[in-house]
Amino acid sequence: MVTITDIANACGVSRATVSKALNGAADVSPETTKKIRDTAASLGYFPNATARALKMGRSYNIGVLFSDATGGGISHEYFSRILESVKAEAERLGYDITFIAKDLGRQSMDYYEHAKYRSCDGVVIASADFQDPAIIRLAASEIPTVTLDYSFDSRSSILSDNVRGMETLVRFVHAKGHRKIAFIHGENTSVTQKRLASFRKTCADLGITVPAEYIRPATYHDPRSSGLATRALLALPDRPTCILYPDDLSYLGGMSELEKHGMSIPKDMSVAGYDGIPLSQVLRPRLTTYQQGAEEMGTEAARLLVGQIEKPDVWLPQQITVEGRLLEGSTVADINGNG
Amino acid sequence: MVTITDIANACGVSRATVSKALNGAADVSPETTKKIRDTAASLGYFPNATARALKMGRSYNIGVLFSDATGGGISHEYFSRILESVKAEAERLGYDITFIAKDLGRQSMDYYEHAKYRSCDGVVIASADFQDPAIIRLAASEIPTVTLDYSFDSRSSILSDNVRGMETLVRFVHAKGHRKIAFIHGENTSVTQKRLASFRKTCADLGITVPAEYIRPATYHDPRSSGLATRALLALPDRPTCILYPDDLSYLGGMSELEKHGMSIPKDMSVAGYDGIPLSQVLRPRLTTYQQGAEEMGTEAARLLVGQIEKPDVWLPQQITVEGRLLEGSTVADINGNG
DNA sequence: TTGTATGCGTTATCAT
DNA sequence: ATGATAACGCATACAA
Repeated sequence: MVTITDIANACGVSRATVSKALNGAADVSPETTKKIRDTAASLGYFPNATARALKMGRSYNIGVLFSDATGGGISHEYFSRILESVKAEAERLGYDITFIAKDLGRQSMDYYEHAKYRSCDGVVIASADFQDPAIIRLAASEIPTVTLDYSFDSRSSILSDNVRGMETLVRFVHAKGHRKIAFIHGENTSVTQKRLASFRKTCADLGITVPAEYIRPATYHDPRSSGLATRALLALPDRPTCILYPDDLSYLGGMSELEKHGMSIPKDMSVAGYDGIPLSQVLRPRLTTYQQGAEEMGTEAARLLVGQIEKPDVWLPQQITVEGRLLEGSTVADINGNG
Repeated sequence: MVTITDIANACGVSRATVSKALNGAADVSPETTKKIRDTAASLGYFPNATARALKMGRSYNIGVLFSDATGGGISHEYFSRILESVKAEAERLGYDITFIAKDLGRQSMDYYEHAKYRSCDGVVIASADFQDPAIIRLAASEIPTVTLDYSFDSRSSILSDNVRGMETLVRFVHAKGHRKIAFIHGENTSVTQKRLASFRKTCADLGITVPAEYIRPATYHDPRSSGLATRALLALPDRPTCILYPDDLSYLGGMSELEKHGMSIPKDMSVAGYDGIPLSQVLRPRLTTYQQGAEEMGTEAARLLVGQIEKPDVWLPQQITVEGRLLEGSTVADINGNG
């Protein structure tokens, strides 16, 4: 490994001068600077991030936290898109990314300890159980954090606009003439609560009364559980005309259940998803769904975190809401004529 | 931050003793060891990975390389499953994961430089253009590497068994009575070459002659291009009875194309995919496909890399082939009766 | 059994 | 404009 000492020897100057020249200090003559930089390049010198981090107390490394336990694993489309965009933006800003986990090897450590252990300059909490004391400890620590889809007090967060997303969907379905709208929702999280509240409020605003049995619980990203919920809805004496699913993947469970009943989409039942994953748009009929702005969320998360890291004095906690957009698809029938 | 110096002061011993006690050295009395460990715990001490890495020349950090440019991005099911399992196994072994990229901030560096910059103990090359000089440089360097789905000379690699996978599929289809089998393949990579070779060989072994026009190029993970290839196959005077797709996602493009032609699967056309992503098994009819052992590949990659890092003296380059399994599905019709 | 001294590669302070 | 020196936190060879 070539170090500044090697360059110093090659140029016949001190290590201090090399360091300064490389970092563009003003108090080094242009000639020596050039000479030093040239030999650094010719020697193939690269700084050692480890040594630099130790000295400066800044690692240019940000932690990313995915708690697989909550089903928000990396391999879900929505989260992997976020990860990809966080990574891209962080790298653009000169930061590397390290995963933060519980329990590294035989060391048992919590998230905060792990982040400190790796000297992370900040952490993006991408998916987690926000009731977990370990998450709360991290978010309450001196380490800059940005959370996604959840807000801690006095901390920055990026929020997918679940309220508007659900409202948009309901209004779209309503405009197509539907008045009997069912909603299969995911497990109880703050995201679910927002969607549920928005569903209820929008329906109320539109003058729709929603029977309790039209609202059914299921599990995110689990086609099977949504399939069962669908079956229950179909068993009702007064069936809905449209079913909203917790997410696009869950819709697939509903889809096959509907097919089992010999029902065709959207002729016999209208449906809509949530997420707008690529798959939803290659299905036929193309799924009506709300596409969350995952890329933008990741980008903003990285940007916000780095801002806080680099300018802590002027930093203020921010909640950024990222809007998505409706993908109209063709799974919602227009029943205005025969309403 | 609490350091060994704090513990040393608290215990009235030297930092060296603390370091030894914490690392379980034999030459420190049980009592002092206990005392030191207790106060370390009560003070909330955690080692500083940065300082340790600088001192020991070991970072306990492994790089993971995904080159998004080649379409092998993190957000593809197959790769995100690999990433997830590499991460899990690495963490189990006490290693953290950092992404390796080209160009960090305004620094332009190649993969090798990036890995050195972060003092990675090793790198898992998960998806990349293996012709890229930067990749070749990394794989030829002194840094331990493990590649996935590609083998460099004298380096370890984990290979999905593409030869067997394709053979299994073809034999399955053949057993169902099909003799006119078309293959839509992905862009030209070593994986594609293996599948193509295996397709040709298996067909030859089974006494099937494959017309040149039954083999069509497309792009991995791109339903549109496979849709076009499907259309071309349907335009042939002598249509195949079964189409093999480059991957499950690509099948969706074929699926909608077949539907456009009013053809039903598998009555009018049999099909099979490759990958075995969860989606393929919630589709109706359930897709016949070959599931690659992504989790096992990731796990083995991490294990192999750490083995090489920790026991370089007894290390030998290894090629581990991970078998997948056939998911039978029901998209291949049995046409033995009316053959 | 414990402590002292040194260095990993870098940056920063203060002399010169 | 340049250099000597110290320090970041830790581990280790060696001295006591």
